Amino acid sequence: MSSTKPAMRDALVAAAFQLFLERGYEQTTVDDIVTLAGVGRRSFFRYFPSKEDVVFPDHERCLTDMTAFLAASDPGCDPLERVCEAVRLVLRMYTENPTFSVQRYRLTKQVPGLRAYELSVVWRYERAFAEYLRGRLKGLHDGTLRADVIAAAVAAAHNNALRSWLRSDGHGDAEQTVEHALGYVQAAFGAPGAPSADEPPEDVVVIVSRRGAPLWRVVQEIESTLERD
Amino acid sequence: MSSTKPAMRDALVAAAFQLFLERGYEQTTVDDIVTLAGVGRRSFFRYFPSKEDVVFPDHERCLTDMTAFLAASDPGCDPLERVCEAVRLVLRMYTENPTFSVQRYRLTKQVPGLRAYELSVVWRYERAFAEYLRGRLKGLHDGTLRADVIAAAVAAAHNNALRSWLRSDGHGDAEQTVEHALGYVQAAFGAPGAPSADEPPEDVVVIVSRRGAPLWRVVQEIESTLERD
DNA sequence: CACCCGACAGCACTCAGTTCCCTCACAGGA
DNA sequence: TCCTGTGAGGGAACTGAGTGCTGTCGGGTG
Repeated sequence: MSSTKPAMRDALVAAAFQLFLERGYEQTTVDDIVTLAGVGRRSFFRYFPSKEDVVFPDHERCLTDMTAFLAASDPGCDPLERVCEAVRLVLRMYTENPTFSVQRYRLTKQVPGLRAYELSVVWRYERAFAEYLRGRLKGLHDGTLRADVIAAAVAAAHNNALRSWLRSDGHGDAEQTVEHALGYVQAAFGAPGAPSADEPPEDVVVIVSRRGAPLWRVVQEIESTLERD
Repeated sequence: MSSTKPAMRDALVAAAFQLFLERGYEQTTVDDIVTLAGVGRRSFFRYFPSKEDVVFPDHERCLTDMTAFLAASDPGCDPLERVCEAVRLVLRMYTENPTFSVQRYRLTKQVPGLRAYELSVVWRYERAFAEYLRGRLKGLHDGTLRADVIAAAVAAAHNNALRSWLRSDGHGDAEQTVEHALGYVQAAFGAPGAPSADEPPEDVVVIVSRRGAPLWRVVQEIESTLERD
C-alpha cells in the first residue's frame, strides 16, 4: 500500500546509524546526517518529526499493526491471551533485525534522551493493551484497574525478556524467553474477562484451608498446587 | 539541610505556572518566565535543567526520599508491602497540594512533551521499586522477572488510582482509592519474597479439582473462594 | 502546450540550552 | 582599611533542533 519507495528514508536511517555508532548520538547533528546522505536538511524532517525518531524507524508501523490486530480480535477469545499474542507481534519486529536491535539497544542504554523517547513508545504499546483490555473487561468489578495493571504487567514481562535477549547480543532464544515471562503473568492473573456462563462451575472445585496463615502463604501454596498439573 | 532559601526557585515556579495556565505551555518561552519573575535567563537554568523540570519541581526530592525509604527497610519485612508503603509516600506528595497537582495534571494531559517527561519520572519510581524487589527476591526462581512485573503492576495501580483522583479535581478520597488498587495487586501477587521456613506448611491446605476446565476458570474460582474470608 | 502537484533544496527564523565572562555582595584576614 | 576569595546572579553570544516559506525540478493530465 503505502510501502512504495522510501529509498530516501532508508538512506537517512543508514547514514544516521553509521554516524551514531562511530561518534555517538549527541555528537552527531542533523546536518551531519543529511550531508552524509547527500540530501537537504529539510528532507530529514519530512521523514522524521525529530532527530530521535530516526532511531526508531519501524515503531510507528508496528504500533498501528498492533492496534489493528487487537481491534480485529474475536470477541469471545481470552483477552489476556490475545494481548500476549500482540506482544509476540512486537517481539517479532525486534527479532527480525537482531543486529539492528542490538545496536539500537546499546545506543538507548547510554543516551538519556533516547531512553525517554523509548519510554514514550513503550507507553503507547501499553496504552493499546490497556484500551483493548478495558473494552473486554468493561462492566466487571474494577474493570479499568485490572486492565491497566494487567497491561503494565504484560509490558514489563515483555521488556524484561527482551532486554535479557538484547544483552545477549541477539544470541539466545527470544521467543522462549518471552514465552516464559508471559507464562508468569498469565499465572498471576487468571483470565479475568472470559465469560463464565459457558462452562458450568462444577468443572472446578477449590478448597482452601488456612489456619492463621497469611495470605501470601496461601497464594504460594496455590501456586505450587497448580504447578503439579 | 539544603532547604535554606529557595525563594528564587519558588518565584520561578509561580511565574511559570501563571503563564502556563493563562496562555499554555508551548506558547510560553523561558524568556517570558524570567521577565515575569524579574530575574535573568541564566538563573532559570541554574535551578531547572530544562523547561520541563519547572513543571515537576518536587519529584527529584520525592525520588531521593523514596529510594532512601526503601534502602532503610527492615530486611525481614514483606517486600511487596514495603513497596506499597513507598507508593503511599509518593501519593502524599500529590495530595499535599491538591490544586497544584490538578493544574499540573491538566497541563501534562494536553502537552505531549510534558507527558513524555512525566513518563520518565514514573519510570524512575518504577525502577526504584524494581531494584528494591530484585534485591529482596534475589535467588528466587525468576527473581528479576517477578521484581520487574510486580514493580510495574504496583506503579500501574497507583497511577490508575491517582489519575481517577486527579480527574475528580482533588475531591474524592485518594488514600482509599489507592489502597483499593494496591489491594488488587497484593491479591494477584501473594508475597513472593517472604521466607517460608517460619510458618509450617501445615497451616495451608489447598485442594484444586479441575475437570477439563481452563486455567483461567480455576483462578477465577480460587479468587472467589479467597474472597469469602 | 499549459497546468498542476508532489518531492526536494535552501534560507531564515524561533527557541531551548550552554559557555563564557562580568558584577556585586559579603566574608575573613592582614 | 584594604585586599581577596567566593558564590549567587546578570547577560551577551553561540550551538543546534525544529518550523515556515519560497523556489525549483520532473512527471503526469487536461
